This record gives sequence, structure tokens and C-alpha cells, in this order.
Amino acid sequence: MILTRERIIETTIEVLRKYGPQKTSVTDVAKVLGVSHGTIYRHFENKAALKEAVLGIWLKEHARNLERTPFDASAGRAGVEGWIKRLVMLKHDLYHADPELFDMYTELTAEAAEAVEDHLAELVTQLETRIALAQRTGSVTTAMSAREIAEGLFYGTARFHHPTLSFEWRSDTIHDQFEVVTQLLFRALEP
Amino acid sequence: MILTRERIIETTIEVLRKYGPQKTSVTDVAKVLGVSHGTIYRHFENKAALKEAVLGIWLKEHARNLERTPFDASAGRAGVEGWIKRLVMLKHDLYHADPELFDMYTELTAEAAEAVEDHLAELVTQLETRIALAQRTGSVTTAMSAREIAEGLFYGTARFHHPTLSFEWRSDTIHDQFEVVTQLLFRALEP
DNA sequence: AAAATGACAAAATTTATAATTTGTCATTTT
DNA sequence: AAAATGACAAATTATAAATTTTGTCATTTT
Repeated sequence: MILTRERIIETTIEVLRKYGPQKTSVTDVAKVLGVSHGTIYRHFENKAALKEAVLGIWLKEHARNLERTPFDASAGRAGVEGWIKRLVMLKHDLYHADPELFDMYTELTAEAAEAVEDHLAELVTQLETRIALAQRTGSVTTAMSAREIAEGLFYGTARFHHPTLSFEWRSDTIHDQFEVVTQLLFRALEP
Repeated sequence: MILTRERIIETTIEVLRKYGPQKTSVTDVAKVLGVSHGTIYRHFENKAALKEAVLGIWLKEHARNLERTPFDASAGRAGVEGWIKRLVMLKHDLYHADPELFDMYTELTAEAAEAVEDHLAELVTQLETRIALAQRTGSVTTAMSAREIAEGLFYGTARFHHPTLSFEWRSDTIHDQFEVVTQLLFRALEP
């Protein structure tokens, strides 16, 4: 079996799940793959690059997932609201399903600022697209640009999707808080 | 000179500022006060209680500081906006003035959940008061209750005042992000 | 010739050990 | 009698030594 970048990444994810992020070494991954650790360095610049690749897979999966949020074509503003609510729901579900794994990715996130920046930019752009569409149908104000609104909605809801704040998502009032914030933000979008 | 709870707290703050949070021991504080460390345990249950007391002073100081935000009496909505902007400005200034001290208080915050909850409740109530006033003058919508609006504004701006996210306040786009979020939120308040 | 290896130095982490700090309380001081 | 002390064990933290991991590269294998 040929050793590919993909197979290394897959195995790394496996080892990461098993031993946790701080307990995983390149040597461990090589051992599981049955190769010498030097070989891995022929596929990845260094350990950080390998971890970034793993994070990249995870982020891309989520971006794709969000992109598939059904458009509520008849109501432009509802399409925007659906996207935001899906973003928050996905994050919360992921967190509650396996907090330790979630924390692990949050940790990786801190080390790979660039990959995260790209990811956030993509999310804001997805949102922007939906807003621009809703503006064209007249269901969202044009007093601000689609991009400005997208950033406003995204950062205004940060408390509910920023992984660093996930430790507060256990609170039993978090959902009400999200409700009231979205109520305000979407009131602002009315033309 | 009599040894009071207050004098111990004052000295603790002093030592904390001088040696940093992780380098400060009860023994150090006692040494500066010129007493034995056992004496301090006659005034505080344990080290955690002492640290909580220090945090309490800090939080109270900020609540008082915020309460003093000038009312822009002529324009009710502006008074609300002034309060939120002051909240964010105070936190950012504090952070940039001495990130290590700020991190220390953030750390204390995680250990004294109760004191923090009370503090947040007080802040939201301060905001609620101003909103209720603005509603009476007709410059803020009455479609939502003053309390709901207060929570919405507070949690909608969390990214800009939640201490756990302070590590992102260095970004050169943070101010623009705050601008666009407040623009949206205060648009929502129009009657 | 391309892919993989494993020996190696430097860096990072873990483990073992020493030193300090926390919290208690019987005793001393005011 | 109230306040403060300081000796003490347990817990925590700092320091030093040993081990592992990272990343390179000359050599070997396919």
C-alpha cells in the first residue's frame, strides 16, 4: 500500500482521537502506519503542517456542511436567518456530542491562525451571498452593504459559535440569549 | 496599625501587581504586611477566598465606573450607545494597559463563577435602566422589553467585552467589527 | 531515481527530587 | 480573651536529570 498524504492525515486523525492532541507524536503516527517517522517528513514540512492539514479537513467539512443549508427561496431574510441558526446549531451539536474532541480542535485552531482566518472569511462570504440575494428580493435593507451586514451578523453572534466560548454553552439560558440577540439583529435587517 | 480585611486585600493587590499572579503567595503578602501568614487565615477562609475578595473589588470598581457614564439626556438612544461603547472601551483599555494583570483577573473569574454572575446581572440591569428611560422618551422601540433589549445588546457585543476573547482584541480589524455590530444593533432599536 | 530508512543533534517533554506554599492548631503575646 | 505566632504535615510548585520527540540527511532499499 502506497503512503500518501491522505493516508497520513487519516491515521493522524485516528491517533489524535485515541491519544488526544498533546499526547500524539509524529513517531506515534509513524508507528501506527508501520513506517519510520522520517518518511512522514517527506510529505509534510513539519509537525505543525501535519496538524494544520488535519484541522483543514475538519474546517472544510463544516464549511461544506453549512453551504448545504437549504435556501428558503421564497423568503430572503429567512434564508439568512436559517444559515445563522444552522451555524450555531452545528457548533453546539458538535460540542455536546464530544466535548473533548471539540476542545482538541479548538486547541489546534489556536496554532493554525492562517487556516482559521481563511475558514472564517469563507463563512462570512457564504453569509454575504445569501444577504446580497435577500437584498435583491427586497427583504433586507440596503442601508448597509451585504458584506457589512454579514460581518455584523457573524460577529454579533460570536458568543454562540466562537469555540473559545464553548464552555458556556452548557448554560440553560444560552438558547434564550441567542433568541434575543437574533431577534434584535434581524429586526435591524428589515428594509 | 490594626490588621483589617481591607488592608490585607489592598496589600494583596499591591503584591499581585508587583510579582504577578502566579508568583504571589499568601506568605509573600504576609511578609509585606509584616505579619505571619497564619494571621491572614484568621481573616480569610483560604487563598481562594482572598483571591475572590480581590476580584470582587475589581468588579465593583468597574461597575461603579460604568454607572458613572454620562447620560446623554437629550438623546435616549445615544445614552444607551454611550454605555455600551464605554463598556467595551474600558475593557480594551484595561487589557492593553497591562495584559498580564488582565489575564490574571480573567483567570480569577473562572474560579469565582458566582461573583461574576452577580456582576454580569448588575451590568445588564444598568443597561436595562437606560433602555427603559429611552423607551419612555420614544427614542427606542417598545416592540421588545427593556430587559430583552439589554440582554440582546450585551450578549450581541460579547466578542468585544468577554475577557476570554481578549486575546483577539489585538487584531487591527476588531474596531471595525465592533462598529458594524453596533450599527446593526442600534438600527434594531429604532422605534 | 525515487522512496524509505535510521543515526544523529537540538528541542521539547516527562519523570524524579528539592524547595516552597498552604492550611491547621497548640502555644505565646498583647 | 482576642489576636498573632510559628511549628508542622500535606499539597503544590520549582528545579534538575533522564527520556522522548523533532527535524535533518547521508545511506540503504525498492
